[in-house]
Amino acid sequence: MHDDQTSNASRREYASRLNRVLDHIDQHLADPLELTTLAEVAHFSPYHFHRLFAAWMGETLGEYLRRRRLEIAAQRLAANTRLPVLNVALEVGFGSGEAFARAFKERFDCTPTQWRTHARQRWAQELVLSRAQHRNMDQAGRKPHQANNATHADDDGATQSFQEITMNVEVLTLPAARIAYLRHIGPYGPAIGKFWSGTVEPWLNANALIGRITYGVGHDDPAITAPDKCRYDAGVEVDAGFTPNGSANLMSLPGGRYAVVQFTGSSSNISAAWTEIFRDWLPGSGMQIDARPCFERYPAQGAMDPATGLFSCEICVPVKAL
DNA sequence: GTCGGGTTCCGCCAAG
DNA sequence: CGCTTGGCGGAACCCG
Repeated sequence: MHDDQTSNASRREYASRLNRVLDHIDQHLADPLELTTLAEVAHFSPYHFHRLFAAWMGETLGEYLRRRRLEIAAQRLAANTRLPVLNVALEVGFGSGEAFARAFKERFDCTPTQWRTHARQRWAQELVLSRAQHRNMDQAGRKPHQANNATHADDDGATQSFQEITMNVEVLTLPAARIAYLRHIGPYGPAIGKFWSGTVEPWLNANALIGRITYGVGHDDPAITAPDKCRYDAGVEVDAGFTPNGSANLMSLPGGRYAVVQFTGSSSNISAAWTEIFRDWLPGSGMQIDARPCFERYPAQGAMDPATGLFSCEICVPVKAL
């Protein structure tokens, strides 16, 4: 039906414009993001924009802004223990430390400094789980990249150093990448694979973008953000003249220094690799995360083995010196 | 798409 | 001294 076609087209158009706003918010988090200016970014009137945003996101613009600021703050508090709480508050857009402390406790049921100690306790618990997963993967015949560093005899040594498991991490300077992306909002995990095969691959085919380097950009920390609100972008490198259609958007992955890990495995155990980097490698690396997004980089000829579900990619974490 | 009223929440002052 | 909590005026937000 013609109505369905125009309806779907307008829905994709709305998605594109609202996703641009989400990108703009994350890139200007420290600025005073007002309803009227964000409405201009989306090319909607303030009234219409507010209603559309609430219907699309399941939360009002004000609620989203506050949630985003608090989640980024929680991430930075745990990642950089030495940074004063007030600095974190100002960096994510709060005008005062008092307002930040109140909003933080309302959201996380603890004070910002308590969150730091809780985060360390969470990591200690996850360390036990991660070792169990390592044993399972090794038993399944996965090629151990650093098997000599983790002997199976002292698995229950909870007081061991976080450096016990060392990863093959390289710090590289990557060029900026211009990508077109489709966005998925929902839980990380199996749904991402279906998103690629059911939505992204047909879109790549339709736009003659097969055989290029692709990216998976996870904008949220699933340990902090509610699963149904986690954003994931499936992106592909495009030329300067490419103009996206439908719900696709353009985004520039910033260049600069990244911690890069070669990963081979399935979608079910790639999340363990991510937490391994943040928990085991990053604290002792002399580096810290900065505001750029984390992503997975898939080679142009990369293909997932349909039988085993195994694939290869590079896990890239933006870092800067402490 | 505009307007207004009730409410929430921010930012400043003060204290623990 | 840095962080957190409580009180309070006013601005921004939400929604009919």
